[in-house]
Amino acid sequence: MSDLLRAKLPDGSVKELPAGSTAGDVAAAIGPGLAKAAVAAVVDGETVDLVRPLEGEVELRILTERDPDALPVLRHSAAHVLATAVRTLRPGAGIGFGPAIDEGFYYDFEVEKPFTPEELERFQSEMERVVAEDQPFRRRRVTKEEARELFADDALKLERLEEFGADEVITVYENGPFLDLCRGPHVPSTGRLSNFTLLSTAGAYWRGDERRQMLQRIYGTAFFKEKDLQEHLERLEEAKKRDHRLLGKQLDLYSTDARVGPGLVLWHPKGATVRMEIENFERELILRHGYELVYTPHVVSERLFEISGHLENFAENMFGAMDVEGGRYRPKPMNCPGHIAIYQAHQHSYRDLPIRMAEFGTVYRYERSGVLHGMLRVRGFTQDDAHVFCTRGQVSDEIVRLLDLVHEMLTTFGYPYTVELATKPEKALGSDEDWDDAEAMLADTLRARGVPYEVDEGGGAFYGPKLDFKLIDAIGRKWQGPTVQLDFNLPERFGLEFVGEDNERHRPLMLHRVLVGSMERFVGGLVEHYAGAFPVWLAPEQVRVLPISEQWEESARSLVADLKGAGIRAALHGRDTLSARIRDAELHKVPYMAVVGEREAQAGTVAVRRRGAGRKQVIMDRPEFREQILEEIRSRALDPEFQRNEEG
RNA sequence: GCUGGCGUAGCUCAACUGGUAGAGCAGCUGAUUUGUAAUCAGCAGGUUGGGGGUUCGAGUCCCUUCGCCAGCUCCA
Repeated sequence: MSDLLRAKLPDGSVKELPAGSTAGDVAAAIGPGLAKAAVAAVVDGETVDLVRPLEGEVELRILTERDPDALPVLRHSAAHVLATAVRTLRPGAGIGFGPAIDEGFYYDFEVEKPFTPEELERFQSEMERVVAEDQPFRRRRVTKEEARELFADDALKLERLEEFGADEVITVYENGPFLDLCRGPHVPSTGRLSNFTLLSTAGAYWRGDERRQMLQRIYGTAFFKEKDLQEHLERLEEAKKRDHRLLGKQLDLYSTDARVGPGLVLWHPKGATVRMEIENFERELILRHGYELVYTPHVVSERLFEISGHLENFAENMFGAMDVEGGRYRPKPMNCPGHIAIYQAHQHSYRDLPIRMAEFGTVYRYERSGVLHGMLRVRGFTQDDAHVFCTRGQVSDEIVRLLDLVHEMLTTFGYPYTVELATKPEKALGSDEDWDDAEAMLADTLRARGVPYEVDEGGGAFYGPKLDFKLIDAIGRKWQGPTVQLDFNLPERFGLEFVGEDNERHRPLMLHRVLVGSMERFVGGLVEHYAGAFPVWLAPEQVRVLPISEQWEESARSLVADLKGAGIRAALHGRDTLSARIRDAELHKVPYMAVVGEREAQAGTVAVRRRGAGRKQVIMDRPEFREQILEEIRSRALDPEFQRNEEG
C-alpha cells in the first residue's frame, strides 16, 4: 500500500498528493477555477465523487459542468433531493430506485395515496428549500449488517440489500435528513442543483415486474445551465405541437373510432393520399431493386402458424381464432408464412435465387389496451414486408443491396439514421451455432461496407438476429426504422428447398425486411418529422388556387384544370376574403398558394406564394409554375430544412 | 393488463360548494367582391361517451362499462 496518490491527468501530466486525497483535492491542486467548476471525476474509467479518498496510481479526469458525463451525476443527485422532499412532505413514503435517465431522472415511491399534480408543485418548492440549505452529500461505506439497521424501515431497500454479494462494497449517501442506499456518485452538495423541474407522475411496477406492487414514480429533469433547461422544455413543447394525433385531426389525415375498435385506423382521403404516395414511391423503388410483388390473404388457416411457430411463440399477440366449417382461422400477425407458401408453390433451382418477394401486407396483432398510441402503436397495420430467399453465400450481397435500398429510401424522406445489430433474445428458436453464425454474417457485412453500428444485446427476433435502422427526426428524436432479419428457422420448419448445382436438395435462408415497417407508424412519424408540412410530392393538397374575387374565378378554374390535367393535386378556394383564404391554406399547410387577380388573369401568369414564406411571392407564367411543381414532385424534393444528407 | 388522470356541439373549451347546458371557430343561409394569416349578420348544432344508482333536482356525487391521455409492462 502506497502512502502516495499519483493521479495521471488526461494531458499526460501527473499530480502527486498524499494517499487519501480526493479528486476534489486534485482539482484544487490544479487550480482554484477547476476546483470550483468540478462536479465529479472519472477515476480509472469509473465516475466517482469529488470527496472519495483515493490512493496509489490512478488515471483521473475531472468532470466539470461542461462535460456530458457530468449531467447524469447532477440528475441522480436531483433524484435524491426529490426523495428528500417527498420524505419530508410524505413522511411514511417508501423509497425504491431513483436513477438518472436519458432525459432527466425519476424516483419511485411506495405510498398509500398516489401523488397529485398539485403535490408535485409542493415537492418542487421543498426541493428548492433543500437546495438552498446546500446540504453536502456524504458517502459512507457500510457493512451489510449496518445497512440492514439503517434501512430497517425500508422494505424495498432491504430487498435490494439482500442481493449484494458478500464481498461487494455497499455504500450509503446522506444529505440532510435523507439517507439512501446508493452507489453514487453525487455532486458535492445539494446547492449545485439550480435548474431542475418535476414533470409528471405515473405508476411503475417495483423492479419493472408487473406481478409486483405498483409504486408511484415522479419524473423530472435537471441541467447545469438554465438555458439548457429552457431549451429542453421548449423541445417538449415543440414535440407537443408536432404530435401526430393532434396534427392528424387538424389536417384530417386519419382517425380511430371506438365503434370500429381501438387501435384500428381509419385513413381519411388526405391521409390515404400521403400513404398512396409513399407506397407508389416504394413500389417503384423495390421493383428497381429486383423485388417481385405478391398478395396473400388476411385470414389464414391456423395450421400455417403451427408450422411457422407463431402459435407457439407469438400467440399472446395474435387475434383469436374463428371457426369456419370446422377449421380454425386467424387474422395473420405476420406475412412470412404466406410468402413461404408462395415459394413452395413450385420447385426452385439455385438459378432462381435470390427470390425477393414483397407485399404491402396488412397484419393484425393483439396489443394490450394500455399500449395503444395514436398511429404509432395499433392493432391493425400494413407492413411493407418483403422476404428474400437465398443461399448462405448470397446473404452478404443481399445485405449490401439492402443497405443501399434503405439509404435511398431514408434520404428521400430526409431522415439521417443509425444502425444497430440486435442479437439473440432469451426466447429464441435454433441452435447457438446458427445464431453466432448469422450474427457474424451481418456484422461482417456491415464492417466490410464501413457502416458504423451498435450492438443491441438480446434485441433480435425469436427466429434470428436483425439489423435495426433508427431514424433521427427533425427535432432529434429516434424512431424505429427499417429492419432486416436473418432467418434460418422458418426455412427449416417449412422444409424449404432448392436444387443446387450439384443436383442435390439444399435449404435456402430467408431475410425478412421492412423499410417503413408499419405504414401507420411511419406516416405518424412523418407527420411529426415534417410538423404536418409535407413536401410537395407527399402533400395531400399541393396547390390551392385563390382568385382575388369571383370575377377571376373562371381564370382560376382554368389554372386548376391545367394543374390537375398534369396530375397535380390542386383545388380552388373562392368566397371569403383573400386574407382568410391565405390563412386557411397556411393552417392546412398547403405547400403552394396560387393567387389569380386581374393582373394575372390578363397576363396568363400566377402569383405564387410558398407555404411559410409570408408575403414573399413570385409572379410566374402558368406553364413555368406547372413545370416547377412537376419537377419538384418528380424529384421528391424536400423543403430546405430537410435537405438530404447523402452521407447518411 | 396495471396505476393515476380525463371524456360537455364537427373542433378548442366554459358552466361557484348539485339548481334552466354556454362561447369561439368550423357548418349552413344571406349581405359583401375583397391583392397576401380571421368581413359582417342570421340560422342550425347536445339524451354532457354508454348503462345503472343517490337526490325534489345530476354535466357536477356513487357504481359499472367503453374510449382517450401520462407512464409501467410489452412491441412494427
